Amino acid sequence: MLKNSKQREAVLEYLKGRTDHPTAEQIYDAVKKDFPRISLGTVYRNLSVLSEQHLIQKIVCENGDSYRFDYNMMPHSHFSCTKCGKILDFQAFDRSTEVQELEEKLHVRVSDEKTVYYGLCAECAAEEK
Amino acid sequence: MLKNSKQREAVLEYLKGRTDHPTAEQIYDAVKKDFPRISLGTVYRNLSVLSEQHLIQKIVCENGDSYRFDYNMMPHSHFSCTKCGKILDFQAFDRSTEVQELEEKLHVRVSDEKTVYYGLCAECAAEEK
DNA sequence: ATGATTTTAGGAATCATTACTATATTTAGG
DNA sequence: CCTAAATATAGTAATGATTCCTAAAATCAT
Repeated sequence: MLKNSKQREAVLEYLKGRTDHPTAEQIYDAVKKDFPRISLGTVYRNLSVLSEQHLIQKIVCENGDSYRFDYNMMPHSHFSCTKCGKILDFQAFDRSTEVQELEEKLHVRVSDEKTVYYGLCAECAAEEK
Repeated sequence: MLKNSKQREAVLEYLKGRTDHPTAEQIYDAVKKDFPRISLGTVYRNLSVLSEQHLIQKIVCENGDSYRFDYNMMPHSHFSCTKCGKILDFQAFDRSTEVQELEEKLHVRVSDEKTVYYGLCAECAAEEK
């Protein structure tokens, strides 16, 4: 049974106000302003709990070695800049036909899908001359 | 300038014979049979070099905390079983229209794409009764 | 062959995440 | 409103995948 916790609320509230998919460390630093004694472990545990509750999602990318967290649970995909590490949201096409084909061909049951595009964001592309 | 190395060759050859996307550790254990003194660092370095050369690719998933490596460089997607960790290849639909839309909408330049589906593989789904 | 360059083995270092534990907070039921 | 059982927390230690470092070995252009 899940009990209330101000810390968990603060983590969720912080994520709610962001679209830049912060890391656990960034969330920790931010929440510390209101909860100076909060520990990084608490942040991690709450991020896990919130993920299990499907209130947030964990994003994994190839560049950078930290998980990123996303309050946006609407189906969407991500673009990850290989230069600056920025992650952007993107509305991908419907995958249901693809899922159906995958399930039939490999006899699997699909419950989730994650697409990540890699490349240069507008700013970094401009810098490249 | 890249010099030849038996160790790098062995890593590549091992990967060539597999479709199960082994981890660096698994590759290390396998290659050790022919090169008993090879070090894990050497395996990691060569996996990086081979990735940079686009001879293999690095795969990242949410379950399990290790990278997986794939000799198959043909465009394809992956299915990752959330129970046993198995990764299967899958021929996804063409993404070029989606890429074009993404590039126009976000003003980015896309160079790579990775789709991972999550769920239960045939065996694990059967076990679930 | 030889010298410059790259690679290696082995081990130490890094760093994100998880585990542990004693204390504090939450909450259901009387 | 109490109280006791359950859950959460802070702080710190442990883990584990990956990277870094260095002296010695292998490769290769000339």
